[in-house]
Amino acid sequence: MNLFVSQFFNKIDKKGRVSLPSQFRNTLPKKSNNEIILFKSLKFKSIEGCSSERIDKIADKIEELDIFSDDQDDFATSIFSEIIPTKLDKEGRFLIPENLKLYSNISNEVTFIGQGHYFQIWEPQAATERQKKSRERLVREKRTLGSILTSSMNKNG
Amino acid sequence: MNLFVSQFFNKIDKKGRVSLPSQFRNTLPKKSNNEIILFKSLKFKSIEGCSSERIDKIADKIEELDIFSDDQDDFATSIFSEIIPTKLDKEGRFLIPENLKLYSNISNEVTFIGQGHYFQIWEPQAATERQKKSRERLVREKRTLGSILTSSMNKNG
DNA sequence: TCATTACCCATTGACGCCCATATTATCCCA
DNA sequence: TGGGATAATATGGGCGTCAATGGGTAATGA
Repeated sequence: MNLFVSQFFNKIDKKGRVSLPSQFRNTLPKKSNNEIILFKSLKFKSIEGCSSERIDKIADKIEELDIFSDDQDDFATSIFSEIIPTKLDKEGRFLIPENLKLYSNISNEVTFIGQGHYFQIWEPQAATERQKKSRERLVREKRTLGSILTSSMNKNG
Repeated sequence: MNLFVSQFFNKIDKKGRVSLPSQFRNTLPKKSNNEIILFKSLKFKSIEGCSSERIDKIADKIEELDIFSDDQDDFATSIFSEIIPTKLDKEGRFLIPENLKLYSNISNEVTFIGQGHYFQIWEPQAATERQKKSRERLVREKRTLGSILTSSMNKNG
C-alpha cells in the first residue's frame, strides 16, 4: 500500500519524541525513508506531514498558477516558508517542533490520520471531532462519492 | 464465484481472531494477497469489508478531486483515515479493531453477510433483526427485486 | 559550557507465524 | 444408499519478532 491510511494514537515521550506509525514509515518512498516534511495545515489546527516527493508535486501545482498572481505569493509563502524537514531516528521517531505543537494544541499524545498521499497529526480529541464532522458529510452525500464504498464499481470490485 | 454471498456465523477467539469464511476467502482476488479492508458501515451499526483492490479504485476517485478543495479534505479524512487494511493469517483469520467492535456491538461472535461485491460483519442478534426487517420491507412493498429473490433463492434463505 | 539532538540499548506488550486439535463437509466404496 | 474414511475448515494456543516506548550517554553546535 503506497497510501497513508487509517489512524494511530501515539504518545510523546519526555524528550519530545513520537514514533511515526510503522505503517506510515512503510508508505514513505524508500529513498526518503529517514525524512519527512512537516508543516502547518492551511485549514485546520493540525500538522500535516508527507514525503519530500509530495512537496515537489505541490510545488508543481503552485507553479501552474500565474506567477504574478497573489495566490501564487500566498501559497508560496504559506507553504514553502513554513516547511520543516524532519529526520527520523533509528526507531522511527521524530521531534515535533514547538511552534507546531502550539499551533495544533498538542501536548503529550497525538493521533496520526491517513489522508492518502499525506497524513495529519492532531491533538487526539480534535482528531475525533474532525473525523466525526467529515464522516457526517460523507453520510449526507452518500449518493455521490460515498456510494463508491459499497456500490458495484465493476464486476470484480 | 466472485461475489460474496450467503451468511456465516463464526466465533471470535481469546486473542480476538475470527476466521473469514472460506467462501469469502475464495472470493477475494488472488492478487489481494490475503488482505482485506474494513470500515464502519455508513448506514448500519455494522462493519463492512472488501478487497483492497476496491480501495485502490476509491483512492483514485478521491485523488481526482482538486488537491486544495474542501471536498478533497473531507473525503480524504472520512475515507482514508477510517479504512483499516487487515491481513489474514495463514489460517484465514484476522483481528477486528477495538473501535469497530464497539461501533457494531460485537463481543465474541459475528455473522458474516454477503452483499455481492462486499460483505458485512454483524453482531449476530443485530444481523437477524436486520434481515428480518429488510425481508419484511421487501414483502410489504412488493418490490420487483424482492419477488425475484424469493422465488429463486429460497433454498439458502 | 550548556542545551539540544543523535545514537545506542533495554523493556514490554501486541501481533504474526507456526503447529495442534476439533469440527464439519466431502468422497468413496461396499 | 449408508457409513466410514478423508479432506477442508474452524478454532486453540505457544512462542518469536517487531513496534512503541523509555532512558543513558556521546556528539554537536550556539
